[in-house]
Amino acid sequence: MEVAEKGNKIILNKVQDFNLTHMFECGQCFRWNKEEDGSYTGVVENKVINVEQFGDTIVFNNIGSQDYSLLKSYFDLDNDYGKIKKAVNTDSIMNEAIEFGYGIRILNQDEWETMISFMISANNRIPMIKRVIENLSVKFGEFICNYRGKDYYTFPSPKRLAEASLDEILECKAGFRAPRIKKAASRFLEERDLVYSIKDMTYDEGLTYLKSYEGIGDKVANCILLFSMKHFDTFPVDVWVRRVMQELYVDKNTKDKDIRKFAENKFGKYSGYAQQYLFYYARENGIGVKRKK
DNA sequence: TCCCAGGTCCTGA
DNA sequence: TCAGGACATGGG
Repeated sequence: MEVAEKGNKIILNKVQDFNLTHMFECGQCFRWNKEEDGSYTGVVENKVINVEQFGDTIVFNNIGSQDYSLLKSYFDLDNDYGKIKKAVNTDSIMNEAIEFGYGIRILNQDEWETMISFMISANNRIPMIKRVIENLSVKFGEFICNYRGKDYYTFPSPKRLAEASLDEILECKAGFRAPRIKKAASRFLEERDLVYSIKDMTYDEGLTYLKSYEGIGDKVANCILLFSMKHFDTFPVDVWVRRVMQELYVDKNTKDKDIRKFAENKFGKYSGYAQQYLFYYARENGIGVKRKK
């Protein structure tokens, strides 16, 4: 990979295992949106970043060279996905899933934002999750800038959400998750350092801690661990992963926890990557969905 | 109108 | 331990 800078652009050449659609549409993040020209614009920390892809050349717009370390971390650029694919490519099903979502990378997202985002994901659809997060950001985040005619805001701080009234959070269409969000914000304010140290805890310690929040159960906790706390040995089971696993790997009435254990045993320390390839493959192809005639 | 969504929580056996 | 229902919201 080669890195070049040009004004407010950072250009990467010869990038492997990198595809914008795969990365942004595989359900791990909710603040990236496709522009008419096929590029994606999103918010990372307090920066609005636009990304374009031309084959194995990636162009990051609206960002200076001083922020390359942020990109490197967020897009997991130092990780060798060739090695990961080789490790999880255990059978023909995984082979197909990896070929389908060959450009997936697990983004390194902020813990606080990921906690709230996946609390919102409970019993919700991805477009609605994105809408609620956008509403919260417009209402409680800090204005960053206008980019291509659209205003962008940071993800709300825990302080701002803790101070918000329940009605204000409800106005963002959070529904029954609103009180959970407010409570989580208040608690996070007190335990911020602890949360940011979960990446250094054992998986079990992290899981137990996260599940002690109201609104964080097994699935959401595992997503938070995987997407923001560098615990890649977990295999979150949601409706899509349940379907693809029950269709292709395990008995139809296997429980989520047992599916997770089965997969974690099968894929080991790369379970999280395997889960993302399967999730994207299942959702995009409607695996296990009953078709109407 | 009914069903369901990257679930979680509560209740009653 | 575990099945079953409630929970806001909105799209199909």
